[in-house]
Amino acid sequence: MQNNSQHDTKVPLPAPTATFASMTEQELAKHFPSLEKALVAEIVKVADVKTLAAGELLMRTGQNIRSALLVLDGAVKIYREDDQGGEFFMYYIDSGKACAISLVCALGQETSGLMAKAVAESTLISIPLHYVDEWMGKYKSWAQFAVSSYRERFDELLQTIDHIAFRNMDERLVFYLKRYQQQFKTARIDLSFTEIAQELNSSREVISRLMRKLADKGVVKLMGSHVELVNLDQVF
Amino acid sequence: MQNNSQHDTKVPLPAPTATFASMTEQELAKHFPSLEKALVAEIVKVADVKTLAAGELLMRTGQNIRSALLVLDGAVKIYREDDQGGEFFMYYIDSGKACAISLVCALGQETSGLMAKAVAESTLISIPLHYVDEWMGKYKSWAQFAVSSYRERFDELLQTIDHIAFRNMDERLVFYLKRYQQQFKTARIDLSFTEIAQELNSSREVISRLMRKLADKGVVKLMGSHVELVNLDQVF
DNA sequence: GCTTCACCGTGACCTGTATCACGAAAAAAG
DNA sequence: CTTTTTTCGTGATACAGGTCACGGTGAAGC
Repeated sequence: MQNNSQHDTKVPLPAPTATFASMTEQELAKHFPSLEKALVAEIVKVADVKTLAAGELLMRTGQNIRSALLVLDGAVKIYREDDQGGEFFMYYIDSGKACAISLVCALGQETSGLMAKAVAESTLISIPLHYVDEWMGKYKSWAQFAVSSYRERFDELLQTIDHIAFRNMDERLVFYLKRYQQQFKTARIDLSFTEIAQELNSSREVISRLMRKLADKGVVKLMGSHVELVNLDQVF
Repeated sequence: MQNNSQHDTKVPLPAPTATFASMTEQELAKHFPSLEKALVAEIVKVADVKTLAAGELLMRTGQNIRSALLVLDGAVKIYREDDQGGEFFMYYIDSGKACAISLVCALGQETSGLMAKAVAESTLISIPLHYVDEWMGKYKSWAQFAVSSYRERFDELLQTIDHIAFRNMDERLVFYLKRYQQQFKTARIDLSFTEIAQELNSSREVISRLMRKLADKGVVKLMGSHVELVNLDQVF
């Protein structure tokens, strides 16, 4: 295997191996500066901390949601899966952000149509449903946090829609690489073409050809074992 | 012109011609039964009522949002537009529902990336931004209403994504017709193929061919001046 | 009546992309 | 080192769907 330190763990069933730890108020406040002090204290009191290994699945389509999840550290990838196993990347949630679906499912106890997988080792805060609801009225900073989480996810979904509706594979690939670069703050892509193809619901061959076109234009460098991003902004 | 009583009004600039009226608490409570009495009273006090003609545009990409919008009567179509003028239908908002973006933009005063257009004569309730915020803490039924609005829109977006990502035009067309049927409670489609093609970001010719295939299977009847839906569920 | 205009139908064609079938190369496992 | 696995590159091919060109129809306006 050439690369992909993180995305290859194929977890067949709901990932069970979360470990629990504790957390301090300072730590929390650092990652979620917008939350008021009293709320932070309460979170520390009632929330669980879970640590996930890279590649671990933490939510799957149709699963019931029992708690709201905030990402303390690491990053989680949100994607869709169709009946034939085709994947479709939507967006990342990283430190200081929350899973909007879990926030909103809270009241209704509904199931989600999404998959979530840790893309790096990650620390999550799990908050029992009824607090999510209760805090909406009690803490203004919580309500604002929830609403702005929602808005951010919604916007990202909209962008995703724009791309699949209006753009071709080449543009979508560049967009995907840009997001990856932003997310992981690196110019080095350690994913196989096969994996990229999956995330874009395309095929390895297509990605291969497009990558070569990008390399010809000097946008990326194909290093065999990985891809080096040179200047993504020079196209589109 | 053959049909389309409602979708043809090409409004070149932000539609200005909203009329104002008043509303009663009973009326409001009928359309929004989940809202508590005190809240209904307050809405009546502070909200404007706007009436839109069919085809009138009420929000365009990039526009700032000044108030939250609830649909009292009629229906509003939410869609995306790309730079080349390609449209892309996302979902309808009808009586008793709210525009989630406007609810969530409230706090941040941000702009939206969406277009909204009345598809029938519609009555909207316009609520000044700061109440949206204030009521989140004050009225539990409001917070729940906002959150569930959000969730519903989110789910609809997800469905839309599924379709453009994983399905072909034929399935998407059927899905579009189904939504239309549900929305307008009619088995008669009064849209030109050109219009349908626009909403699906496709082309008239393709819709024409697919429609004939559907007619061959007995799913629809092409009546020349309109399309009759016979049994959409018999496919897919 | 004729003209115009919006819509529909259809065949020809092109393009993007998915798929198949290879073989080469590199990495991991033995 | 040898074998196995994984990845990559690439040509051939297939298909969905977008585009073009054209002609037909029915309604509205003159």
